[in-house]
Amino acid sequence: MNEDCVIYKIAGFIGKKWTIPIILELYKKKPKKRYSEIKKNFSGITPKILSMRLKELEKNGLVKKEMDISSVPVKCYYSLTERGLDFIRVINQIKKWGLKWNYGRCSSNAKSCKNCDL
Amino acid sequence: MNEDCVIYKIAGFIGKKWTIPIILELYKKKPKKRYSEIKKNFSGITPKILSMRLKELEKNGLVKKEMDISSVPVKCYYSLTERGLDFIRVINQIKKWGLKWNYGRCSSNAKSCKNCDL
DNA sequence: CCGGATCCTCTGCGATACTG
DNA sequence: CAGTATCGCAGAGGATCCGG
Repeated sequence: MNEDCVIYKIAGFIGKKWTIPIILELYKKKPKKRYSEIKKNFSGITPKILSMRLKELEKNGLVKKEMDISSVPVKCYYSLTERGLDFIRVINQIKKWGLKWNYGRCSSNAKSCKNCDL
Repeated sequence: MNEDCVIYKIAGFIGKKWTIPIILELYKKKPKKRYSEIKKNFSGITPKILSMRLKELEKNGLVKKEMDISSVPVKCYYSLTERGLDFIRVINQIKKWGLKWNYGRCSSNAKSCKNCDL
């Protein structure tokens, strides 16, 4: 198996817990969100995991971090890059496949499903 | 986070090691492959993991298992279902995104990359 | 307020040996 | 041949405390 393979690498980070919810959270409504805003929109995520995922996504070029040092405390804003926005299309493809084959289900109540609410 | 969510569930099994290579292995050339055929085409996979993955894929309806009891020893054939074949399209979408944004690279030598050799 | 650092648990994966 | 059983490790993820 080739570790450098595109597909393998992408599949690797997609599968990590919270990655997709975070991407979609940054896609919805406000384009820029602060760390605490993201955090409060997820029940159960720990600061460490959120930090890790944001860092991974930043490293992979899907998320951009901007800091506002003018104020105290420093405010950190996270948003999707162009690359990250384009990834939404991929997520939609996955979703379409899932719905087509009745794999799992989309929550009937959109508000309760942060993933499917595209 | 909604555990039943389509996207989350799919992302969950995509990300598991060997899942995608196995799907693609069953896609290439011979449509039906025996357990040992799959195994020998991957260096490094253990029988336990291969069993687990095949069972997961079967449970998710992407892979179909057929047994030939007429002969001894029993021969087990694995192949993609219609649903599984349709999933190849999703994998291709992921690949396209990756190549478009130069995320990782496709192995220059196709023989060494079981993933990208679509 | 935004995280970093630590500690701990749990499971995914691998190696090896064994069985119907 | 087609798996299962057992063991062990490393890394992911969670809980909690700490610092700029």
